[in-house]
Amino acid sequence: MAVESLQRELGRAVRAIGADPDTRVGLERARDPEHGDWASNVALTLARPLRRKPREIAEEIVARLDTDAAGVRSVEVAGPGFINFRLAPEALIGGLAEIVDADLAFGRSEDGQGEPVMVEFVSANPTGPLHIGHGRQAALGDAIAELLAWTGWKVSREFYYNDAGEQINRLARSVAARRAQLDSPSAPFPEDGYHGDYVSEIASRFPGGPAASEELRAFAVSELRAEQDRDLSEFRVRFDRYYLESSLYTDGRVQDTIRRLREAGRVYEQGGALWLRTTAFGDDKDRVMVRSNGEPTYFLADVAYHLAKWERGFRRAINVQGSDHHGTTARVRAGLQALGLPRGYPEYVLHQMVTVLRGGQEVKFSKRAGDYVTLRELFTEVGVDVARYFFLMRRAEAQLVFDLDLALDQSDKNPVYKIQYAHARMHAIFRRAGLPMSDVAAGTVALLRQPAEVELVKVLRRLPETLAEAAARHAPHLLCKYLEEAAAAVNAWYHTGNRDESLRVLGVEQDLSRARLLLARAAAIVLRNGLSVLGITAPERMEHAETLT
RNA sequence: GCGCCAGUAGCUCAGCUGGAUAGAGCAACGGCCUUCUAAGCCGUAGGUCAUAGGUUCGAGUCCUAUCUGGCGCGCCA
Repeated sequence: MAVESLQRELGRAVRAIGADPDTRVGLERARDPEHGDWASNVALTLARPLRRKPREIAEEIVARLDTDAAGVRSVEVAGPGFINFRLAPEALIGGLAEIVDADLAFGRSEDGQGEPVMVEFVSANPTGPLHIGHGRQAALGDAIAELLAWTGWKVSREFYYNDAGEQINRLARSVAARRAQLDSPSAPFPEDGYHGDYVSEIASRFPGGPAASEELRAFAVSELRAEQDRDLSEFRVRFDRYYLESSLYTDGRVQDTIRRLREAGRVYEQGGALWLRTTAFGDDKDRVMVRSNGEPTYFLADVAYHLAKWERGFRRAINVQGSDHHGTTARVRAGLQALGLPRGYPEYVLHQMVTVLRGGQEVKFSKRAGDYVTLRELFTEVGVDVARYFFLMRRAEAQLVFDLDLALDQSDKNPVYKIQYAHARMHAIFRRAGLPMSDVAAGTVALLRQPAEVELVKVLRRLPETLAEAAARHAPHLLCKYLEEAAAAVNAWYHTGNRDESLRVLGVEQDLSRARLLLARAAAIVLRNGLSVLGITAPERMEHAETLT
């Protein structure tokens, strides 16, 4: 690739002027086209160690560059001492064949080298329908997992079921109370019970009698798990494994974790409880592992669970959780460090809350769940593609405002449709031409000289680096931004044909038409691959409301 | 009180390890339809980057303090 040879050549010139051989030679895409294609600030960073003026250093580096070797058309020193490079047009256009040859694999890389990584997400308690916060987490976790898969990691998606705690007892009491009310309506309902209509629904579906409390509890949990599974499945999120908290107790992992922490000498007794000295690893207070009544804490199970991840061979584990859990991250990591695991294990992606807006007003309630909006209600109204995209288009750490009015808009104002339309337009060209896309695998790309064409090629080639950065930073929103930019470039190119027929793909001289078809195919590949990473469909033809009715 | 996240255009938000005049979408304003689908396109306007200091050749980005919003600080999960 031209950029890598440019980087090497630049490094050679930097050493040639007597700079430290370890100097980091920055080379990045110029933000402003005025500054060429690539720019280096190396002369500025060398100014201090060399005690010389940046521009002088830049001039000297440029004088020693062999630009022919790097496919560079021109070099200039600009501003305070930047070195700007313009690539030869052939070097830019040459990337088109790469996209089409790779096709479904375009954008994939091998950074992960097939190493295993676990992404744990959703992990909702089986006590009610999934809400929009879970939706954000489902979309985020799935996209992060897919980004890692695209960058060469062997990814496992896991859901941790907190099926062992007090909240399950609460659920059981709530359903039992509703069941009793079927026989005598004045029967009491627990103060801390779950109030949503779904509790009554489960109670009325329960086939057993009023006294069967164990069966009722199991029934309620399995009903809610089944409902969550249906929601997630329709939201197009699948897991490789569901890990039950209860299994940590039955298979001895919890007891084993206590034993090992004791052996590590990080444990002490106080007030009849067993404590772990997490403050030794940066926590702000020590934590109870076993209560004075002999019951282990949730925290202990959490440590046991993450130890199990490590011992199952996952040297990387990423937990996607709501930011309301941020208090637990320090103590879980501390517990794991006490057992000899590395400091940053696991990695956390903590996302902020979601609010739903309709007509500028916040929507808070749901018919079934009572006090929150469910994921199902949301994706039923706006569609899975739109819901997933809206959950992903903001950084996880920022609060998310889900604008229903924009989500329901089916024009290009809605970023999801904008990208999908751009993709469908490329297919429309091929339909009009009567050609399958796969028939166009080569062309005289040197004929692509129009500004909109060159610009589009430049954008399309950035997919691999965008995926790599989004994966490294656990940040799917970077891919959303990129796809919107790519769609804008596709639309801009496509519409140049509106004003000037000589710029169209079809109806122009054959070699030129062929080259433009190749560009259209490359555009479709980039948009489709990018959307697939986000779990969003790339339709070849868009149907819209007016024509459906 | 302590901790985590955030504060950038009227609104919703980008801004990569500090780098060249701060970007996008929506809303606003002005143009463009016998189209490879105008469900659109082109253009214009709009910002003391919460505030005050500091580090630096250079700060939206790093440090300190303050203000505002969200979340968390249990022998709950």
